[in-house]
Amino acid sequence: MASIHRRLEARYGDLGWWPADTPYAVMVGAVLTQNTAWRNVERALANFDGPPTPAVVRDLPLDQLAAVIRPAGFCNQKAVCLKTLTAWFEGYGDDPAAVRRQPLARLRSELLALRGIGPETADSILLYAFGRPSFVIDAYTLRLCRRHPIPVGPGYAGAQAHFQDRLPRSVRLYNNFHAPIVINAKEHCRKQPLCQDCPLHDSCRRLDD
DNA sequence: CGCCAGGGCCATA
DNA sequence: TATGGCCATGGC
Repeated sequence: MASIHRRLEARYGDLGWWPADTPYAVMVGAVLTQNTAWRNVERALANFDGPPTPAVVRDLPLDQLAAVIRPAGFCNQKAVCLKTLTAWFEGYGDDPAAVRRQPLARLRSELLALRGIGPETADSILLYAFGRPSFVIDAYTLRLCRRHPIPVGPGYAGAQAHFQDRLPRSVRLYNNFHAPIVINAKEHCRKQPLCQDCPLHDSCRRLDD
């Protein structure tokens, strides 16, 4: 596992990364990208006037909000989710610093209680919007674990525990571990893998999904 | 045309 | 607890 991280960093550099500006925009992007190509998320985000704000999302009628985010797919579900997520954020006065003051476990359970927010979206928001050490497990990470011998436990919790039990509890490290996995998955480790020039080439078992 | 994309919810057994 | 259908759209 450490070797995989080292090789990814050697190739892709020290990425501290999420393609959005404000913490709130990160939250919105985390919802919109659920089972959706990031390109379509960008189209949806472009339909806002600048980066999305809590006030805009709160004030838009539900059907109009769904129309705005339509390019991201699942727009009806995601519109409802954005409404509830925005209400949650407004409970902290739209203030990222106020959110960060809360214990991590409390924030995570609050997010998971919201309709449409599952473990991956919650952890993405915690890590990338609020800088909390919650390791993100996504389809890319699970594929990596399958194609290389990384024997993580079952389910989301098993995989997350595997990494969190073995890594220092560092936001920077979690960030720098997950981000290159995403880049590598898009460039090489797709469902139909493009193994040419992949930095993880030699330890990969090249299993299909 | 079919498959895929940084999930999550729900019904079923 | 584990699996499958469903949600919607755009790129290839």
